[in-house]
Amino acid sequence: MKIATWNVNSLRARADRVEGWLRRSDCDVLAIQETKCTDDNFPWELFERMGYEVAHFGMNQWNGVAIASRVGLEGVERAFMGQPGFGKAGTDPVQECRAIAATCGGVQVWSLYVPNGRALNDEHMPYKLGWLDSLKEHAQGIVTHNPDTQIALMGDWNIAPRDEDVWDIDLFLSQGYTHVSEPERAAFRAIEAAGFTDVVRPYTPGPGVYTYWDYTQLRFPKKQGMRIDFVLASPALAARVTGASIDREERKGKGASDHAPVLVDLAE
DNA sequence: ATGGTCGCGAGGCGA
Repeated sequence: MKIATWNVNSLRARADRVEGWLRRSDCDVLAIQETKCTDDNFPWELFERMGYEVAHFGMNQWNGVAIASRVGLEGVERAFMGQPGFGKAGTDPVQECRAIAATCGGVQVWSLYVPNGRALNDEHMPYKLGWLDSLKEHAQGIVTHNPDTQIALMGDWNIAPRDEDVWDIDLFLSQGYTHVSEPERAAFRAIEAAGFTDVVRPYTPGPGVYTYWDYTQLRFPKKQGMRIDFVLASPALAARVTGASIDREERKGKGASDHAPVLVDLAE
């Protein structure tokens, strides 16, 4: 079985790309982020045509997450327990479409689009950190209750956990950029400490290995990227992993998403 | 070529 995660940066703009990728990737389960659409204009027929069931959580042109599967799609959950919404100080929080889960082929798959903190002193930063803490609590609760549960927390985490995960750490730190700050990294480490492992890194060692390249400044041809898309596996799932890869080819050419698909191979 | 992006949705925001 093969599972993957991909921030497509608009599913409608990327429909042909996604269909072509599904055709040649031999992927059984795909977690999608940034569909940027509603259920009304979601390309349902694309997945039907390709033989995938699909569940979507999207309400407007922002965010939006989906899971496509050809090995079953059961128990769909939209948002996780305790998932905070965003609201500026003094206003009511609004739930955003950033998490969807389903059980596919015996694996509880989560498609996650972690909030972008925007800036270290922006109101979105505590939102991001609280969001990650709630996710940790929820995921930890599942594996504590049943250690045999196979869980894949996968998506765009908007965090570069280690210095080598950005193309110029000195620039990021000196400019006070997000994604590399200690609180963000601590939130990521807390999820690892809860029992979830980055199962891709052992098969895609760095430095210089990334999953995202900004559209501006010719970042991709200059190999100036960031590693911010991850598959974090519970112990029972991690034990099944036999390989992983980052499909850097998919970032090439006209009409590419700014993120590459990340794939994980599972035994049997 | 000494600059250089997309997508959404119709001006500016978000990444």
